[in-house]
Amino acid sequence: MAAGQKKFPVNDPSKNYSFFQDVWDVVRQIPKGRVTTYGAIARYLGTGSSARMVGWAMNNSFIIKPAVPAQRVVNRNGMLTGKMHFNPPERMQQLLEKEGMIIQNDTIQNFIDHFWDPATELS
DNA sequence: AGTATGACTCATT
DNA sequence: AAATGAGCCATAC
Repeated sequence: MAAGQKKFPVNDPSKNYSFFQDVWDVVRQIPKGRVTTYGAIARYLGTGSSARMVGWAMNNSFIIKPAVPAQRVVNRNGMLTGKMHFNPPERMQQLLEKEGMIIQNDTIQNFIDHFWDPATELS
């Protein structure tokens, strides 16, 4: 990893660290046209975290700035499980299509080709 | 303070 | 291959 670019802090049980902040920081690193999964983020932040909490962080991501590209986070099948939480729900798919994804039946086509794993990309 | 609830995932049946 | 159960842990009530 390049100098000055530090690895995102993992959860530290000894202090009250903001898990959400970690998640948002990672999500903001997702390059345009790429996507990742809840589980990948959870694993990157430490197995102590669960994918459910990543979803929770996304739910709260709408109220923070800078904005978090929550549309780039889908479940491990490339399915837009969180689209109903967007405003309006169609927005998630529209944003992804605008970034070059092809989506059918709420599922990103060729998902594996667009997958971005923070564990390997950020290391 | 205990229970319920997720934008999830994995192992087992 | 589809359904089920369990683990996950921070909020909400």
